Amino acid sequence: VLGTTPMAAKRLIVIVLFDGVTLMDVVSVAEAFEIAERFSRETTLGSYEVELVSRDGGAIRSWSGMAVETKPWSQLDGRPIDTIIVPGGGPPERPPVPGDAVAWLRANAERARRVCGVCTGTFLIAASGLADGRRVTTHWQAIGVLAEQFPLVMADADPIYVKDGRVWTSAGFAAGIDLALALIEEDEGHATAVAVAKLLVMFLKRPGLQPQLSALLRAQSADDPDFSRLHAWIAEHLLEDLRVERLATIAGMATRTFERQYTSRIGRTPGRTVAELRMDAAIRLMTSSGYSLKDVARRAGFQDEQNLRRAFLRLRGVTPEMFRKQVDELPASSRHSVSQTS
DNA sequence: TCTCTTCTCCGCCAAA
DNA sequence: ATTTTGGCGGAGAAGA
Repeated sequence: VLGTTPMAAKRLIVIVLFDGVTLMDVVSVAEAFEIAERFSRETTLGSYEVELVSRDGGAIRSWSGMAVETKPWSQLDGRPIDTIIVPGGGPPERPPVPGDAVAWLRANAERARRVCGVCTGTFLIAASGLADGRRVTTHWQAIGVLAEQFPLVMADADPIYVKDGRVWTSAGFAAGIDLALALIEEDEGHATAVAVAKLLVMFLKRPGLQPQLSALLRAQSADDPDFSRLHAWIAEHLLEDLRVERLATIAGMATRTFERQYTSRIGRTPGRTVAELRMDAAIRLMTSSGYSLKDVARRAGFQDEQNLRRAFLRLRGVTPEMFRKQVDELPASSRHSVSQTS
C-alpha cells in the first residue's frame, strides 16, 4: 500500500461454509454486505469484499440441498481478515458442528477483528472456545442444547443479536440480516445501515401481507398453547389496559409467576411483547391505510402520537414519519393501497 | 423539553 | 433435597 490512500481498504468478510449449512444464514448476511458495498461505491465510504470459503473449496451442499460455490480457506492465507461469519446448519434443534471448521476457526479467529455466529453457527463458535464466558444467542429451538453442551458460554434467548466483545451472535435464520446491519452500522454509521435496511426491507416486503403476529412471536409461542392463546388475546385487545398485572390475570397466574414463566418460556418480557404487537398493528395500519399518525396511534393502542413515536424509536430506530416515507417509496405493486402525502 | 409519577422487571426469600 | 411459587422492594425505564 502506498503512503496515503484516499480510499479506505476493503474490509474482507469471510463466511465459512460446511455441508448442511443453512443457506438463508449465508444469503441474509452476504446480501446485506453486498448492498452496503454497492451503496459505498456511490459514496466515499469504505466497502466490503465477501468471500465464501470452505475446507476444500468447490460446491458445498446446503441443508436444503442447494449447492453454493466456495473457495478453499487456504486461499485466505496472508490476507487480512476483517470479519469471520459462521452460519448455522440444519436441523436447528440438533445442529451440525463440523470439527475441521471449528479447528480452522480456533486457528484463525485471532486474525479477525470480529467473529460472528448466525443462528446455530453459534455452536461452532462455542465449540472453538471463543465464546467462553461471553453472552451469546442462537436459534430459539437450540438455545437449551447450546447451554447444555457448552456450560461455559452464557446462552441468552431474548435478543435478536448480541455483541459481547469481538464475538457477535444472532438468533435464527433471517436474524442474520439484523446482525449484518448492526455490523454495518458499527463500520459505516447509522445512516448507511438505514439505507441498506431500506433496500433490504423493500426486497423482503415484496412477498406480501404482514402476518397478524410477527413471525418471531408466532415461532416463539408455537409450542406453548397457553401463551400462544394469550398472544392471540392480546392482539385482539390492543386498545385495552395491557399492564402485566392484567395479563397475569388473563393467563390465570400470580403476577410474579407470570412474569417469570413468560420470560423463560417465550424468551422476552411481557411488556416487550405488548409493545411489539402494538407495533405490528401500527405498521399494518400505516402500510394499508391512509390514517394520520394520530389515528394510527389510537387504533394500535398507543393512545397518542408521542407514544407511537417513542415505540418506533425504541423498537425500530426510526420515527414513524421516516418509516412511512420508506413504505411510500416502495414500488406501488408491493403495496396494498396508497397513502400518499408530502 | 423537562419534571414528576407510574410501571416493569428482576433479585431476594420464605413458603409450598 | 430440589424445584416452583408469589409477595416485597427498588432501580431504572416508560409514560403523563
